[in-house]
Amino acid sequence: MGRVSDAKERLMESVSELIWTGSYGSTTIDQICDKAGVKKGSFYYFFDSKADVATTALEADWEKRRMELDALFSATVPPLERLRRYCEFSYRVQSEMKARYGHVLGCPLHSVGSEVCTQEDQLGAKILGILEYKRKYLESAIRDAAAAGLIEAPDAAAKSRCLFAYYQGLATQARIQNNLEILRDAVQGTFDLLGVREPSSAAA
Amino acid sequence: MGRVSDAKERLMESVSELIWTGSYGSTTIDQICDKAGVKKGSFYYFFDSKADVATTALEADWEKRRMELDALFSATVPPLERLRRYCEFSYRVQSEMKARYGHVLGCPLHSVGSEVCTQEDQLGAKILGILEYKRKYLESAIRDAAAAGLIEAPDAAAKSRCLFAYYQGLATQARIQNNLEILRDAVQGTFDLLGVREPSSAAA
DNA sequence: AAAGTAGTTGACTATTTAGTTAAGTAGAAT
DNA sequence: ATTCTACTTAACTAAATAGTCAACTACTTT
Repeated sequence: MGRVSDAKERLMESVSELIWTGSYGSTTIDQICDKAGVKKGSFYYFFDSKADVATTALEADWEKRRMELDALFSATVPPLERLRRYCEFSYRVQSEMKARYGHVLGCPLHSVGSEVCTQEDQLGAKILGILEYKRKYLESAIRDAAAAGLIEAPDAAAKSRCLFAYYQGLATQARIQNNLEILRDAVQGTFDLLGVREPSSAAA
Repeated sequence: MGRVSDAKERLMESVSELIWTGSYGSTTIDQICDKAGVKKGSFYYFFDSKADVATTALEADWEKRRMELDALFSATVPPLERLRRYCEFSYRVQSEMKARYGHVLGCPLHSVGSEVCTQEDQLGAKILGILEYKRKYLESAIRDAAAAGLIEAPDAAAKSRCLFAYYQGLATQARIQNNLEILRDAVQGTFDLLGVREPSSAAA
């Protein structure tokens, strides 16, 4: 079996961080290697290209985050409460990033997706798939909320696309403006967008 | 006065197109020069760097588009009608891009803004400024709509930020998915988000 | 027509970057 | 213990890229 190593994981962590704090295009393989403390020969032992390592890393990050989202969007939680918790969770994550890197970083799926979608087909497709998974959480929360009579939403899929666009816009704006406060509007915006009857109280 | 030239303008057009169809990071000075039919020496005669030409080009593009937006958001047009026209205008622009380049391109301010905001301070600041101008159109339309009793919006600025995030998200998603149909939801989404009373009829 | 100015050119340097390779090393399996 | 395999390394090539410069050209002004 030969010797074992966590170099592959270190490379994936490095590329995630570099892409998130900077951009895909400005991240070089040399940078990735340096940050991971790995020589370039080893990089090419594990990966074919920058697109390859980025794709693999995004997929791995998603698998890690998936559990958290499953918990946040648990069917045992009242549907509107799920959305509220998701907004608060996102705020917390972004706060941490701002504290650690001095900058609000938004969602890497959106920034990288928008950056590479006209050029890196495989990476773009991977991102598209993950984003679609994330939208599903919203869709089922919305459907449950409608079933509970909390909102009017005959087309939950359409509403979820709308809400998803709003979230994406918020995250990107927070990144561009480097301003956490923008994310403070998320809960209110969600409820407005869904036409929740009693806008002040949280959920039912 | 020496000889005159439109090389500077050609360079600005080239960088705009390359950044929009691809990305800021993947665009090189050599590419910009080739597309403009200008030698690199001339490039550096007019500009200091890629960031410089990009900043100048975005500013120029904005000045061109400004007039169109002024007309769309004319105070003589009923406020909700302004928003509807803006959505339809955006759809038309994106259709053209898709026809010309084979890809929905979204809004360069958002994609480039998100890409460079952690690295290129000056370019980031310029983008931020232009985005803020664009938001103002929404804010005043919302304020006018509220004054006319068409919607409930005690805080027009907050509502405009919300709507702006939604638009930005739509544009970015349309780009990532290369799907024009996403933009078809814009009018309905706008009216839902603003809580327009009669959702079917256009405006008043 | 002379002179000055705005813009052009190609050839150049230096650096960064992606990607390769052959030889070596550490740990696991037998 | 040795053999096999997974991984590492340094040194390398080739290409791409940013940026410079001195000589040149075309236009305008006087």
